[in-house]
Amino acid sequence: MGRAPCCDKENVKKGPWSPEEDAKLKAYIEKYGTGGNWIALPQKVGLKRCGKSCRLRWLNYLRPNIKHGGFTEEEDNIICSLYISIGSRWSIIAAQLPGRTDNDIKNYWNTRLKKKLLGRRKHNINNNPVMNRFSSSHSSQLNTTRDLNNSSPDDDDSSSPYNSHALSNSALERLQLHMQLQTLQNPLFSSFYNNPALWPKIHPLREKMIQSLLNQNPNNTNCPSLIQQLALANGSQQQAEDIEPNKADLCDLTSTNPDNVSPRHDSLKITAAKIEDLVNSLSTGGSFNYAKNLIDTALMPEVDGAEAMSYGNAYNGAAASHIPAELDGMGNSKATNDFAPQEDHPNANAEFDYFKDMNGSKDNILWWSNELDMKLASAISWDSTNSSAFQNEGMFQDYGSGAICGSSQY
DNA sequence: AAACCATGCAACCGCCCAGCT
DNA sequence: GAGCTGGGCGGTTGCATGGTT
Repeated sequence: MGRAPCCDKENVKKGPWSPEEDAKLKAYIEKYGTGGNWIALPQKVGLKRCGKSCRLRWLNYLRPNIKHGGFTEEEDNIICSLYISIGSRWSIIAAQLPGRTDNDIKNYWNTRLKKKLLGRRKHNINNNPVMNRFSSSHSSQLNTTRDLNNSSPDDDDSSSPYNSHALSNSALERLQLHMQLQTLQNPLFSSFYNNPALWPKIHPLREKMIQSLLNQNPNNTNCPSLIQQLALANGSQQQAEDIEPNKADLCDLTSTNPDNVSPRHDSLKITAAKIEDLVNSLSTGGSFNYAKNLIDTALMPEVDGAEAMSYGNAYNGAAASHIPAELDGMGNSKATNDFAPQEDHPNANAEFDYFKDMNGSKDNILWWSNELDMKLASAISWDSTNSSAFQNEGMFQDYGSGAICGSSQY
C-alpha cells in the first residue's frame, strides 16, 4: 500500500516559482519561521504549493547566504574527496560547504565535476585491463542516466547485475575514480596494472568465479551460479549438480525485497553489500587487511552445516585470495602470497620492490594535471598508516567515523 | 536562419526513517 | 507494536539556454 500524498496534487501549482511566490514565502518565513510544519505552511502563506515544494524552494534558493555557481577549486577538492569517501550523500557533502545546497552540489557533480574527472578516467580506465577485468561490460554505469540514454545499444547492458545493484554504481565509480587517482599519482602504479605480465597469477577457476560473481546474468541460465562454482571448486560435482542453475540464485543476489530471498541464498545477498563495503573501505584509505577480511567474509556464504563446510573449503581453496591479492598488488605493498613475484615474470620482482618503496610516499605526486591540489591526494592515500587527512582534520566528525570505516550501513 | 544537440539547473517524485499517537 | 505522518534525501525529469551543424 502506498502512502497518502502529502498534499492535494490536483490543487497545487507545479513548475517554476514566480517572483511573487518567492517573495511571499520568504517574507512569511523570515517573519514567522516555518513553524516546524512544512505541510501546513503553504496554507498559512497563501500559496497553492505543496509543502515539500515550499521547503525545497526555501532551502535551495530563498534561504539567506545561499551561494550559486562559481565553485572554487577548494570546493571541487572537497566534493571529490567526499564523494570518493562516502558516495552520493549530498546532504553530508553540503554540510561541509557553507552556503551550498545538496541539490546544487549534486547538479554540479553530475553535470561538470564528474565529467572533469571521468573524462580523464574514460581514457585511462578504458585502457586499463585491471578495471576492465572487473567491469569490462559495465562501463556504461559510470555515466548518468542521460549518458546512458545516449550510449549505443552495444553499450547498454541493462541485464547486468550491476544494474540490479549487486555492486552499486556509486561504489564502482568511486573505486574507479580511486584507481584513476592512483594512476595519476604514481606512473609506476599505472605501468603495473597496464601490464598483465606483472599481475599475480590467478587460477582460471578463480578468475571464472569472480567473473561469475560480477557478471552473472539472470537471463543466462547456462552460466553456473556462484554457489555451483564454489561447490565445483570443492570437488563436489554432485553438490554442484544438486544446485540447479536458476534465476532465483541471481535474483537473490540482487533483490532488495527480502521476500524474494530463499533461505539458502540469503547469504549471497549479503555478499553484494560486503563487496560494496570493501569498496568503501578502499576508498577511505582503509587498511587492506580490513579489506581482505571483508572479502574473506563476503566470499564465505553464511550457511550452516555441511553446506557451510563445503562452501568454506571451496572458498579457501579457490576463491579466497583472488581479489585481496589483486588489490594488494594494485595498491598496497603488504603483499599476500599471491602477489609474490612470479617466476615467469622476472621483472615483477623489481616492480614489486619499487611498489614497496613507494608505499606511503607523498612526494612527487601528480594531481590530475594540477587541476586539483595535493590536499586530496594525501587525503585518499591507500596507505592506511597515513590515514585520512579528513579524519585527522575531523572533517567527518559530524556523522561519525562509521561512515569512513567501511561500515555496511551504507 | 533553422534545426538539432548538449548542457545546466530547478523542481518533482518517491522512498526511507524517526517521531508521534 | 502497528500505523500514520512529516521531514529529509537521492534520483530523475523537464525545460531553458547556448553551441554546433
